[in-house]
Amino acid sequence: MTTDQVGRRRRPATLADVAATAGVSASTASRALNGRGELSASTRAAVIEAAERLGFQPSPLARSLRTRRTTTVGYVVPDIASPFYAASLKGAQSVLESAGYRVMLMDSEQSVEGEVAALRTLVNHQVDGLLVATAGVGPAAFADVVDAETPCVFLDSVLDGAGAGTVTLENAAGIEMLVEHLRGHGHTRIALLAGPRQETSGSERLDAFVAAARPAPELIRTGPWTLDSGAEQTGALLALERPPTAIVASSAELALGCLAACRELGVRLPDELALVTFDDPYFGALLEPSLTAVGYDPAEVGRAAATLLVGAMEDEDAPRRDVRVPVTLIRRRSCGCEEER
Amino acid sequence: MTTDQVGRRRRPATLADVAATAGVSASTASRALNGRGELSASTRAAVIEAAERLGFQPSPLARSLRTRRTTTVGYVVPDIASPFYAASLKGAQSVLESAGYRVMLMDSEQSVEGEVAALRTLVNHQVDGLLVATAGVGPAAFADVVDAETPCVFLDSVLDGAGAGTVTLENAAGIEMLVEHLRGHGHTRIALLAGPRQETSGSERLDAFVAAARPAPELIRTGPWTLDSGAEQTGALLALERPPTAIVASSAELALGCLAACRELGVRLPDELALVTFDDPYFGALLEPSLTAVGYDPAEVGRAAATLLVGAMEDEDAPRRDVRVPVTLIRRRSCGCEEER
DNA sequence: CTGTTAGCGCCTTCAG
DNA sequence: CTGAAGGCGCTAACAG
Repeated sequence: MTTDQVGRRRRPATLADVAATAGVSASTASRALNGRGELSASTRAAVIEAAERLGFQPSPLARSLRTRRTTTVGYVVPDIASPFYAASLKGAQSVLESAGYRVMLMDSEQSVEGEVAALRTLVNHQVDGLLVATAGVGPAAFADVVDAETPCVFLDSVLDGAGAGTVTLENAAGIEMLVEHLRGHGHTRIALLAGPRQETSGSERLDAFVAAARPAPELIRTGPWTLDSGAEQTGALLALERPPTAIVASSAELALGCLAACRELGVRLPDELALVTFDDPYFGALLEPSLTAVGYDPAEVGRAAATLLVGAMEDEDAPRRDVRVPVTLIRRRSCGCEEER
Repeated sequence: MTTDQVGRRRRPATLADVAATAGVSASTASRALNGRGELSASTRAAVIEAAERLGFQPSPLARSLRTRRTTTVGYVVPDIASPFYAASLKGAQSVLESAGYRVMLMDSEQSVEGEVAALRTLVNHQVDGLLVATAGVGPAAFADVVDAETPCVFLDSVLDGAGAGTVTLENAAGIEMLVEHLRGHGHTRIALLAGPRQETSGSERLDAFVAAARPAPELIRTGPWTLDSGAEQTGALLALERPPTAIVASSAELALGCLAACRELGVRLPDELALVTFDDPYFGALLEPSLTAVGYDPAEVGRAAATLLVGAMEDEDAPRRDVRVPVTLIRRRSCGCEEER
């Protein structure tokens, strides 16, 4: 397949070239190639043959300019280096590609300005749809930048009632599993390393924790999703007059920070402190102690979001849908369990 | 800034609109906005004001169609979910964006066909340049798909003499440090968990190891860059009649596999077996034992590659350059050292 | 069933 | 210093 009989064509073949060699008009060639309209089998065959022989590839630029469709969707994430977003991107890519769309990725660098800039660029490029893991842009600013008729699916973090749908994790169920499990180990004084309240996963996990654990106020520590923050908050928790006997981390990063702090302070897990976390990092089994966590398939988040988006793009008035991706509890040693298998 | 006086403009303002409101011709408006040609300060000001008032954003599509430049570069990676590629993407993004380019990401899914498809799409979209971490496409196939005048920089894995430059890590120096360090601990029977020979990092690390350690042939085990492979090869090494006393892993994944295997087999690190690795995963300090590794800044790989590419795109005949990104040794406990700080 | 015409939005000669 | 004309490559009306 890689051996074309091309002598290094400088200017790639154009539709006009194809039409000429096939001996038909440009419009006929276009029709044949796009399977539009009725036309005789013989001319169609001739055109297709000519196109193949010339290695014709229609210019997406010209086509998009004419049709006002780009078959491209924009994907905005706060940080592509985060394993979660990287994995969900892959999931989204796979379904979008099989549906004939390309992906244009933009990293908002965790800032609202970055996000607005990204959205602006994408809209300017006339993407047919948007996949957004928002870094916190407000509904007003969003509506200001994104035309109302551009379908948009939010993932991970939701922007109130906007968009053609949302995909989030079963945050509440996950936190409940974690708290429940710690209860089973006899813990009653359980603390939470919480993420930012502005983000859906932050607030949902926090709320679920409050509902499930009914904690004393000082046992809730909020901060960004970083290892450093996790370490710092853990330190504060441990310095309490009555420190917790168990900690629930709202994310893997936070749990890692907790781990680091405990190591630093000489606190032995799980004997002196139990730890469980939302998010199961792929190396969770190799940590010391191995991490009991709530896991899920991040790629599934991307797939679900892309599926929703494709639906919205193909069908003008597809119903708005909100999808939850399921989570499961993975018991390991940091909670006090014996290692499985 | 977010409060435009727009009443939900359906059709975005066009250059013609701007020209009309400014009371000049389209060509003049174009000149004013692009700072091309000589023209009176007053008209220029009028045009700019009109453009701002209408919130004019030139259509990249139309512009590209006309100018044959897209200010877009394609980025092809084997797997964007890999932390290394994700981080280098971020590095590349940052310099490309400040140079006025956008990035179009394609994931080759580790396969040559995927890579060829990705390159074809990118070329078809008339990207101005290419950043490629090849999954193994041959020079012939590459030349077949990518026009010779499209600047291309290879990173991580190099394609013989092709392209406008390459960016790789100091593979040899890194491996030498690792071997040297193990020697310092008294090891003489050192094994290597090697990556695929076809890839530059695989072969360079292998060659450096052979040169530095002069190992018995059975101490070299080749396989893909996966955790599973690392575990499997470690098992084989440990089953040897005369097993190694130390292992050098060619990548973090392989080291993690080694760790998993040792845990499985009840081999205690670093007492019964020392382990060091190329690649310093961000959680390296939290593993048990913490991992002695050769680290580097993956974002720097992306930055360097992007810088090279921008140079090649701006300057027709920029000299071909090959950049090496430096690496450093991070001593932790898996080699037998006491933890630092 | 097929050809002709007319742009999509922009930039770049070529005239004035 | 400015305007008019033409066309990048493609598709969608409109005729035949």
